[in-house]
Amino acid sequence: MLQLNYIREKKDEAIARLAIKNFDARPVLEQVLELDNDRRKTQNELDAILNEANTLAKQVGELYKSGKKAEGDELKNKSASLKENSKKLEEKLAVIEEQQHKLLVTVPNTPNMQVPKGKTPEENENVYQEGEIPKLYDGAKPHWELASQYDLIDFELGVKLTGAGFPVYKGKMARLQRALINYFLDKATAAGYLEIQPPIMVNEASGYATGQLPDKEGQMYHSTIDNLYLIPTAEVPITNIYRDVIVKADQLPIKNCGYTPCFRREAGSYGAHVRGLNRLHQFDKVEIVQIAHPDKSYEALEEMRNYVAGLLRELELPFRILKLCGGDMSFASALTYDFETYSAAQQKWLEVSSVSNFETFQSNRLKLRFKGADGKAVLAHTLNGSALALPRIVATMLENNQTAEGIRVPKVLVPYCGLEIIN
RNA sequence: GGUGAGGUGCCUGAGAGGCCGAAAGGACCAGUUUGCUAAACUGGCGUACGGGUAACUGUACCGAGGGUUCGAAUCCCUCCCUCACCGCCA
Repeated sequence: MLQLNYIREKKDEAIARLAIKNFDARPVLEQVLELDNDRRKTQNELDAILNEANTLAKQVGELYKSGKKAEGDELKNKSASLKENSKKLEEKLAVIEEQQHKLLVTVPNTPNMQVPKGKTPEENENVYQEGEIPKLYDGAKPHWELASQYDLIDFELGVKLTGAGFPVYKGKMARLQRALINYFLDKATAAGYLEIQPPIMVNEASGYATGQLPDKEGQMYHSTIDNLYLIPTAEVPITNIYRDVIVKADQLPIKNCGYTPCFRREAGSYGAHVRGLNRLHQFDKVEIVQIAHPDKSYEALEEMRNYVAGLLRELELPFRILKLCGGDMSFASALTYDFETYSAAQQKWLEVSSVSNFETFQSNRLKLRFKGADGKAVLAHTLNGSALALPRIVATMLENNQTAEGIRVPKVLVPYCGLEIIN
């Protein structure tokens, strides 16, 4: 959610930035400001009346105390009409605030000015590419065929147990998954991220603070009996650690990481293009989160970008980094880098990570602040990124590393799983 | 699931209709002093939204929402949550 002060002080800048996301902000923001004038006027009136009522109540008390009952009673009558008025104004104020809030939550985050214009994923800016796209031998297969050939992943069994999108990993594959998780966590810890094992169900307040609720309600699994939600990403519980928190400035940047399973209903996205591991209802992911000083958040973003690039390099996967264009960015992001690995067998790029700076968009809802130099509470910047999500890493790895003899395990993972080849 | 207790500022914790934005202690910040892996003393120290160039000032907030009252942290109602014990249990 954008800050009111920002809209008030820099309306034109906000409009210009939002135009990059192809969002015509002028009408909404002007309406917000109009309501804001109304809100201030109403609050002024209300405050004046309440002030009078408070003064009156004090006088009544003193009169009673000194035995002047008649005079006290007289003042009492006066306060009745004040009360009526204040009630009306309170209601009016509540309505205005609600309208304003409703408008504000429809406005996406203002993208950073360096975000490229554009509407479709094709207009994302390819900012970096690394690694060699492997030439596969004749008869190379997509990962879902490899998975059944070596009995690694059983999609049908998952259907039996739960439903489509809940694969069962078996034997060496289960071990490889475990290895990846440990490898990612070890790397993150070494890079200064504090490992967190959060709950994988969250309450409504948490869902609201990171923006999954109320809009994206249908994308989360919901345990209605307890009113808890299965998390779509560790970002939700980990970021919510800092909900309603004022941290000390010298604690910044705060760096947390966590492994969790992630659950996404992905309603309405069934189809041929989501075969195999490409899109699942349950998957594993290690997430990195940073809470940064506003002056340092873009440095932090670059650091995270380099960090993720390092992981892919060590895993020997060809990858590219895209700076998302305005039209392809998420609602909450100010700048996003997507990482894609190239799957030689599917002959396409697969998104494996998304690293974003949210600036104050999340912290405004979270009320996540730090004490500035002047002792005032200032909203911190939040950032997060996948480091990494497993399924598409596994898919690319299986496909790119396949040989006639089996699937080669990247060197860095050998100590983690004790396997050099899967066959 | 049963029974009981309780939710107050960064933390501990008092307050039981007006003198309460809230005692006291701790933590924290600034200063003084003695000195040195620290102590003592003095002062400061909540958040949000308004008004004012500013000093300053108004209003709201003691889990949330209603109500009673001239006046509510304090009384009443509803909801949420936490803790303890018992039951069940990885």
